[in-house]
Amino acid sequence: MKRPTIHDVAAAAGVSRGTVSRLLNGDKYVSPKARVAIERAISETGYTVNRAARSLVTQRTGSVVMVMSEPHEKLFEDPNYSTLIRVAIRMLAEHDLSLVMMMAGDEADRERVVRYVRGGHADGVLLVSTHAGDPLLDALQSGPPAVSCGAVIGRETVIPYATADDRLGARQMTEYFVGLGRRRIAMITGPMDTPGGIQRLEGFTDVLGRRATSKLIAHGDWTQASGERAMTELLERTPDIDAVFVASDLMAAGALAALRAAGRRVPDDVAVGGFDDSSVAVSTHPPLTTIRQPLAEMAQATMRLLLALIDGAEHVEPVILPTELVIRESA
Amino acid sequence: MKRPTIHDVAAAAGVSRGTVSRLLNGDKYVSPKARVAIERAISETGYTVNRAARSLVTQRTGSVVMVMSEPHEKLFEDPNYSTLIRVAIRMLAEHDLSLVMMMAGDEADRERVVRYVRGGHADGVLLVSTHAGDPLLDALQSGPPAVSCGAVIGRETVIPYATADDRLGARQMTEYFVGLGRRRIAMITGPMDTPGGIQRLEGFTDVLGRRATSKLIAHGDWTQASGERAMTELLERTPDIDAVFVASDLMAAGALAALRAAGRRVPDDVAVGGFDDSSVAVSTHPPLTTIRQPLAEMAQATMRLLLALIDGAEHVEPVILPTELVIRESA
DNA sequence: AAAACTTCTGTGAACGTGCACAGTATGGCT
DNA sequence: AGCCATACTGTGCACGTTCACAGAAGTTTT
Repeated sequence: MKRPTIHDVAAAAGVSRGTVSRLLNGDKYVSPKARVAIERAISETGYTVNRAARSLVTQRTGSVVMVMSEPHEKLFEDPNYSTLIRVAIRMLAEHDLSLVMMMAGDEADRERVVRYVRGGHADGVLLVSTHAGDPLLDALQSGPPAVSCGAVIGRETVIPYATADDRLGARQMTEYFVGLGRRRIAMITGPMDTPGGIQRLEGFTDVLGRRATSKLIAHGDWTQASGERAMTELLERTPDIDAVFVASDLMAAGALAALRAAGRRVPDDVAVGGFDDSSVAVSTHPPLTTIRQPLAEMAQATMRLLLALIDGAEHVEPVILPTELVIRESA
Repeated sequence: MKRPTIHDVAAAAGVSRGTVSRLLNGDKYVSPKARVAIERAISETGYTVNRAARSLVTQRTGSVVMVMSEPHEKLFEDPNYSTLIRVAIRMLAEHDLSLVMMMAGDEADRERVVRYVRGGHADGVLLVSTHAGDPLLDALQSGPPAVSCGAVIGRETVIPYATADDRLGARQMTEYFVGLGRRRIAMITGPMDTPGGIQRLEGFTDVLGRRATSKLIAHGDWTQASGERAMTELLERTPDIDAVFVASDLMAAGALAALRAAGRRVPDDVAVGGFDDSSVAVSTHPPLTTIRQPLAEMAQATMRLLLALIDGAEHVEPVILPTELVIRESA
C-alpha cells in the first residue's frame, strides 16, 4: 500500500535507479529499450517522484511564493490580482512549479514570510502591492530571486517588475479631455505612496502643465467611498469643472455618485474618465470611459522575469507595457 | 554560507540532534537548561527546519492544495473565493501549513492535480466550485482528506462541506416579495448543475408552490450577460411580472439593465432581489436588495472541517449557515 | 541499599532522490 | 588487431530530518 518509489520502477523495468532518474530528468543517455520499459513501469506502478526527496538533494523546492502585502479585505477582488494569480498558476505549472500564497499584512505574517523564504522553502518570490519601505524588502535581499507585478517604489533598480505605463495612460485620458474641448479638468489621484498614484498624476500634469493647479487635484485611496468624498470636495472647491480624470474605476464609480448627488449630468456637464477598465467600468451608469491596462500581458511579463531569474539569468530589465483608451459613455 | 542544519544548532547548544528535534516538535522531555541553550543557538544561527527533510521522514508535506475547477476568467473576483483564500491562508498559517493553488480547468490541469495529490504532495485538498461528476472526484477518492466550500452535487455524503443555507435565503427573499404585495413573482436561476442553482430555486418554489410556473422561471449562468438575457426573455413571456428574484447579484445587475431598456422602473414597476450581497449590489442603480451569505463564516467552517480531518478526525458533519435579507432600494 | 520509576539525552537507521564516478558494451578508425 | 570515442548502465554517497531505542542521571518507593 506504500507509494511506489524510484526503486520499484527500476525493478519493474529491469534497470537501475540511476537510469530511471536519468529518464525523469531528461538526460539523453537512455537507450530506447530502457526508455519504453521504464515508461511502462511508471504507468503500471503509478509512480510519481517524491518532491521532498528530490528537494533534499537538489536544494530546490519546486515552488514559488506569492506575497501579498495589502491586508486589504477585497484584495482578491481586484482584477489585477486575480489575473496575476491565474497567469502565475498556469505559467508555473508549465515549469513544474507550484504557487503558494502568503499574506504579509501584520508583523507576524511578515516574519512568517521571511522565515519561509530565508528558510529556503521557495525558489522564487512574487511580490504584489508591496509598499515603499516595507521591512520585508530588506529581509528578502539575500535569498531566491524576487520580482514584483508593478514597480516597488524606491526599489525600481533592485526588484525587477512589469507594469502598465501608468503615465502614458494618464496622458491619453487627459489629452482626450483636452481634445473634447474641456477647459476645467480635475483629477482624483490614488494614494501617493503607490506607483499608480504617482505616475498617473504625473501623466496628468505632463499634459496640462501649469493648468493643473492644486485646486483641481484631490486624493483618494482607491476605494469607492474615497472617490465620492474627493469628488464632493472638488465640486466645493471648483464648482465649474467640466471634466475629471479619476485614477481608478472604483473611485470613478464613487465620483459618479457624488456628481449625481450634486445634480450634474455625465457626460454633458462633467466628463468622467476612469482607469483600469475593470468590471465596474461597465456596470456604472453611464458606463465609464477608461484606460485599459494589459493585465494579462503584465502578469505574463512578470512571470517571465521570475522564471528567467529562477533559471539562472543574472539580470533582467523591467517591462513597461502600453495602455489604451477605451471610450464609453461617461466622456 | 550554507544554511544551518539541526546539527549546527545542536553543536552550538552543546547537545545532540535528538534533543533539538524534540524541542522543535514539542516533545516534553527537554530540560530547562537544554531548552534555553537550544533556543539561543537557534536564534544565533538563524536556523529554520528543512521542510523537505522533515517531509521525507514524516510523510507529511505541510501544505494544503486549493483546487479550482472553474476555468472561469473572473474566478477570483468572486468575493466567495477571495474570502476563502484569505481565510484559508490565515487559518492554515496558524497550523504551520501553507496554501498551494492549482487550477483544474482542462484535462491537462486535472491530470496535474491528480498526480500532485496522489503523489502525496499535499496533506489536504480544498475543493472550490467543483462540478457534479467531475472526474477529479473519483481520482481523489483515496488520498488525503478533501473538503469543499459549498456542497459538491452528488457527493454530499462523501465530501464534507460548509455552505450558506441557499434554500433559506431564497425563501427569505420570496417571502419578502409576497409580504410586499407582489403578485407576479418571477425568478432567474443559476445553472442547474450547481448547488446554488438548485437550492435557490427550491426555496423559491417552497414559498410560491403552484404559483411558480415555468413561464415565470428563466435560467442564467451567473454572468451579467446571462441575467440580462434571461430578464428580456421573462419580459417577453410574461409582461406583467412585478417582481423578480435573481439568484446572484451579478445576474441581477444584468436584469436591471434589461428592465431599464424595457422602460420598467425599479422598484416601482418591478421589484428586484439579488443574492450574495457582493460589491456589485451597492454599485448598481438602484442598489440591490439582496441576501447576504456569511462568507467569512463559511470559509472558516470549511477550513475547520479540513483541519479536523488532517488532524485525524474520522468523520465530520457538513455545516449549513443561515442567510440574511439585506433591504436596499431595488425592492 | 536495592529496585523501580521518571526525566532526560545521544545514536543509528531510514525516508527517496540526484549526482559523480566507475564501469561495460558497441562500433568506427587507424 | 588494437585503440578510442560514444552510448549507455549501475553503485555509493549525501541531502537534513524524525523516530525508536538504549541508556544515564536523578528521584522516589520498597
